[in-house]
Amino acid sequence: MKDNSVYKRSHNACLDLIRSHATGALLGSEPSLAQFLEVSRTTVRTILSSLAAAGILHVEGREKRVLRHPYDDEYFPVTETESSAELVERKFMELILKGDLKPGSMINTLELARQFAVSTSAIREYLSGFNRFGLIAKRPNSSWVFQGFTRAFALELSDIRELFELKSIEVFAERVGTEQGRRKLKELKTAHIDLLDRVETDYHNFSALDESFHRAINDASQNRFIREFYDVISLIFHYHFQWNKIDERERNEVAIHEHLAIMEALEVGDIRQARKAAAHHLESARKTLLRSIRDA
Amino acid sequence: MKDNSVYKRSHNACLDLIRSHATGALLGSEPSLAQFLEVSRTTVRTILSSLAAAGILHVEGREKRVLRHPYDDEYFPVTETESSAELVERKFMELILKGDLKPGSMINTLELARQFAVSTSAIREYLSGFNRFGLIAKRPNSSWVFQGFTRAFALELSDIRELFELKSIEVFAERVGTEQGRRKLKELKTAHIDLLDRVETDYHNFSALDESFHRAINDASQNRFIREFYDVISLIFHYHFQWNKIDERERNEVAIHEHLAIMEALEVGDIRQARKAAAHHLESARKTLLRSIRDA
DNA sequence: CAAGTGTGCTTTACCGATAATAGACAGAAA
DNA sequence: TTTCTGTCTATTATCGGTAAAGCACACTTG
Repeated sequence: MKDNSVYKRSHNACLDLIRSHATGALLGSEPSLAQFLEVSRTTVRTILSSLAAAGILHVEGREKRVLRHPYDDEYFPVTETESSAELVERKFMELILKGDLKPGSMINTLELARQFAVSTSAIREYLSGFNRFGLIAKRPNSSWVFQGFTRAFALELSDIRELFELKSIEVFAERVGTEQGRRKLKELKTAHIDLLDRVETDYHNFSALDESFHRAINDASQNRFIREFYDVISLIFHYHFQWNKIDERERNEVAIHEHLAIMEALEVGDIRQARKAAAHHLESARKTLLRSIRDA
Repeated sequence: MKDNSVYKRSHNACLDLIRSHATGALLGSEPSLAQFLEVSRTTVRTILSSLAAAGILHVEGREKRVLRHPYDDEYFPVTETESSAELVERKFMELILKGDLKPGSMINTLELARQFAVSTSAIREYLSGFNRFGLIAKRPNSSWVFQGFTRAFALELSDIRELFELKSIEVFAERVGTEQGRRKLKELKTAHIDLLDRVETDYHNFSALDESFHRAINDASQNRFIREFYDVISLIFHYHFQWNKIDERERNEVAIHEHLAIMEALEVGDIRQARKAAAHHLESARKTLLRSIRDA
């Protein structure tokens, strides 16, 4: 059966929304709330009923009036807002990156299902999707094999990344000629300069900025395979650096400067220099990834 | 529940094996049969029992003697040797390539399950794996959307293919320096020349040869992402050209010559020429794919 | 008449169960 | 001592069912 994590997550988001309203204010229509919360009207209506029952909203006809702000204990705990699939992803990545799973070892779906407290179907489905990350392989009618977060993996991943991103940056460079492209570049550059000012304290925010910078470049390629591949990169970096915090501040500061070098070259239309700066940055990224890998 | 298609397929393969033996001959051990048939010993033992019961083999202790050759009607029909997953793949590709599924239309898993006579789980799992082919997209908690086998798709696919294959051919060229590489090249070249001789009648055999040629090149890259991507290419071409037979003989003959041009350049170690020939061949492949797409 | 709501019907996400298949281990044969 | 077989256990592939969530359509309301 399906759990109601979608409802619980949206319920929490809706409580946040209510807190941003004054008591007595009115919420928008059901369709507008549905769009805001990114769920169906059915879910919105379920939430509205429960909020009305809790005395947080007065709901009658089109009127959805805020009666009071919610208490903290009226939020659902975060653990309940996670869908089965999300839980599996999180736990599985932890398993890999904490090194509990040794390269070459078999993955037992039944065992994982027990360990994660989900059904084997959930595990099975996750693994078949995770397959594209190149870290596991399947033998028919038998189990999955974890191939290891190895040096070889990091090299192969980096090779493709460089191939794709150097191609993408060419297209991105052309885009800078357009009004939209120039605006995007300016926006990214400003964000970088801002972060650089507060780098001493906010260096951990770089992760999100890094993602949007590279995502912008890769998206310019207009190629679904390149964009999809960046999902792989993104997931690997996201989880990997949650478990490897060494030198985080220095690494991030260096990366910000490298990003800025790329953007400055793009700004003045020096494509040769942009290529060079991008290649240099990707080379650093490769080294960073390799350095954090245990096996030799 | 699981069907016994593995058993049936292996049973058929085993009948073939028996036909290649004289009456009175002995089959190998269970482990050796298991390895040959690529299944577990459990399945081998099931097959042996049934063949003994049918009077085809005499099985006693280590002796597995052929009593008679099987009749044609002792083979399981091919439809029963297909696993649920394979059936779904085949039917789904037909659906796409026959054009029954319009670009932008939603894919109803329940409806497909009924249509293909499998469970929704089978469909669900197939679609989530098929996702990597870039032809469908999913909106959370809602249905998959078919994005269409469009001109854009063909272009994006071809772009990546060229990027990867031109990179791979560099590595392949180095490999030709080794004994193993030279042998592989020679083997492929001979197969091409052979097929060229009988091209008038056997042109449809090119498909398999094409696959092994490109697979050999891509495998040389030693990069799991490149190799995996060739699965996408392979599937697309495999099914696509099953439904588009126009000009097949001419296309294939031209392609054989293009392959030979690449191999001849590699043989004499002219990497520049090999690159050029490969680029030219990939360009033809791109044009062929584009020409066969309906929409403008 | 455009947008919102009420309602009922679809469809998805996920679970638990079961037959097929794989795998492990002890003892037998070569 | 190596390889094979007999037997038992573990694991996978797949199904069918159920609550949650999405969706469509008629009916209101401004």
